[in-house]
Amino acid sequence: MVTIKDVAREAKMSVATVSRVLNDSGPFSEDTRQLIREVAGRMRYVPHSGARSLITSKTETLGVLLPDLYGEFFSEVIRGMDDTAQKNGFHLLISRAYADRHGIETAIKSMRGRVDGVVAMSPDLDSDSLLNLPSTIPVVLLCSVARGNELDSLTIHNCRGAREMVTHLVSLGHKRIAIIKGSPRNYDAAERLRGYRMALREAGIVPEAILEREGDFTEAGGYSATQALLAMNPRPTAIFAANDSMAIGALSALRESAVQVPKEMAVAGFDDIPLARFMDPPLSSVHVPICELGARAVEMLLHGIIHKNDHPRRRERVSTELVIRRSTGGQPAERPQPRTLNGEKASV
Amino acid sequence: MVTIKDVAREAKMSVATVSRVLNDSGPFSEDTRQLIREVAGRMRYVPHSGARSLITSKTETLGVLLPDLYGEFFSEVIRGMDDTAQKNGFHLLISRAYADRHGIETAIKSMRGRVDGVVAMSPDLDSDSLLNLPSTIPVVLLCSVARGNELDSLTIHNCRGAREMVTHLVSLGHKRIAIIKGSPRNYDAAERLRGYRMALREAGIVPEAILEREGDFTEAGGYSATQALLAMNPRPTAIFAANDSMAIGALSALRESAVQVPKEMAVAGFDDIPLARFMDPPLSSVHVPICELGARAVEMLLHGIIHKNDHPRRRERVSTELVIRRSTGGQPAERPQPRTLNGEKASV
DNA sequence: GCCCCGTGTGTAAACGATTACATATTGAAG
DNA sequence: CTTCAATATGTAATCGTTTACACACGGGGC
Repeated sequence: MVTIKDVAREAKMSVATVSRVLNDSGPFSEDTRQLIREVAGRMRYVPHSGARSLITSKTETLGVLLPDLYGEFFSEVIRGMDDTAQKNGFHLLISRAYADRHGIETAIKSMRGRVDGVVAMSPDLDSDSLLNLPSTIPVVLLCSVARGNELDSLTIHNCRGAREMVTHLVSLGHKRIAIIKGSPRNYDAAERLRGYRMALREAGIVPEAILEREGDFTEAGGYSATQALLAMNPRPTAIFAANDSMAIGALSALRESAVQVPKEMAVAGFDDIPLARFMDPPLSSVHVPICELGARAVEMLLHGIIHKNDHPRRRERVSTELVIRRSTGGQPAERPQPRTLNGEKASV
Repeated sequence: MVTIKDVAREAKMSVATVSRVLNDSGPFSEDTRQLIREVAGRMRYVPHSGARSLITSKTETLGVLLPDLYGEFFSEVIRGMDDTAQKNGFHLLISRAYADRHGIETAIKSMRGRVDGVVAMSPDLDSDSLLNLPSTIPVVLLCSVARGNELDSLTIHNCRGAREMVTHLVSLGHKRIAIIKGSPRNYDAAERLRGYRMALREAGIVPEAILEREGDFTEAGGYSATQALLAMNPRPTAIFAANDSMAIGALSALRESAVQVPKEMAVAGFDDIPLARFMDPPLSSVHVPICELGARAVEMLLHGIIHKNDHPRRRERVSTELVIRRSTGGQPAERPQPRTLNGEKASV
């Protein structure tokens, strides 16, 4: 591999001058500039980022810790992150971490010297364990919050979104509304459940434990939870699934049992993944601007990096939006599109 | 940040000894070992990987170049990569690159000194441009091939898979079989088209241009291509979509036009994404072991790294498997399961 | 008592860049 | 002609590690 020394030797200049020209820092003559650029180009010199970051103590890389890479959700989040990262000249170092404390600590440690900051997404973790990290690098918590205000965090407006959807179901006349929950250890799932209950109570309906079925955010989980619900007597008249994958599983189970949607059973999901509107019937859902979630997390992290982690901590939330399609009946719009949320402000 | 020097000073030892103990290399006394480990632990010392990799010239990081992070496909690929990478103590540096030559070259350059090798996935690119890279680091091409044998490459058995599916459709009696193609610049898409034509010719059917509609691998693309097909007279009796997303769009369009599947129109996809069997009717598809694709790519790359890029180049393909569900009719198995691949339980 | 060897430790040179500081060269002002 | 400043370049320290080499010490074989 050709180094800066090689270029210097070839150009009969010192490494300092070469460095100055290539970084366009400090003074140099026009002749020198041309010479060095020509030589560097000819020798196909590429600076060694590792060496550079050692002396500048900037890696221009962001660490991303994910609980598990599953489904469209994560690829969208990553896309949003990569977009903003690249716009700011940063790379993404991605790592799946075991959700336990040891795993996440090990992961962050192994990133020391490789990254300037970390976005940690670990909804399953009680995120306190992140607090006594030995690191002084900025950390942004995604989809979970630290107990105090010690870390920046970005979450979805889960509770409000769920509440809006359930309120909508209530407004359509439903009284027995079931929910397919996610894991209780999952922050998003817990918040969505909270919104569901809140909406019911606001409508004067007492939440019943038997209408709250546990799923695991997969289609299969939604499928079997729905089978259980169908075995009930009386049946619920509406199912609110804590994410779209489970709602899709629910649709599949209902179809198999020849239960008509939305006539006999309304179904709603959460996330509004692109597929939702191609379901049969098109699935009502709570739209989450996933891509922007990732983008915003990176923005927050970059802010922390610029201020050397010495900035007031923020706790932000991105807003959701109700998307009503045919699976909930009511207003049978012909082919409803999710509204564009590109420029949406992530209101706190 | 505490460095090895700080530890050395605190333990009243030289940095060399500290390094030896911490890496368990070279000789040291038991007393020294305990002392240094204690001090390092107490001071929460974490080695600076950047500095280490500068001297060892190993980064233990793999670069991953992706065309665009979209859909479940990519998150699965990344998961497979991360799994194998982590098992071997490697990290993943992920970057979305513009598919043009300049973009991919810039991306690889900017990774110099950060990674030990690169997996480049750029099906849209004529991958020759990768050949005259200034880098001597190992590169594995994913879902595309280099013209010569200069680079390792890993692809899907696209042609064979498509051919099998179309042959199956033929065996069900279909004569007018349409295809919804992907972009002609996409390697996978081109190969799948080739398989489609091959199967038709083998069956004595002459491929017709009018039955080959262009899509873009999205649901929306499949949707509108299908509308065009429905306007034809006579209509085709079967649609083979070059990926599942487009097949799902097709199902959606057929439903809207009240065309019964599979009775009036058989539909098949490619990829067998998890959702496929939750469609209505469950979608026949060509199963691709996506996760393993990523895993295998990383294995190949690691092999190249171990042998310092001085190894015979390989060109591998991962096999697909036909998964027949109800959307193609024929053998209406009650609840057809995909055969178990990578231990997947098809428990619905 | 001498030599040799193994064991434990320290010194210092890398790795490939950036950059503070010193130095050389110029031109202009006095 | 001297002086000063501006400009261009070089020298060398530095970042945080690893590791080749040197060195000190002690014990065993002769």
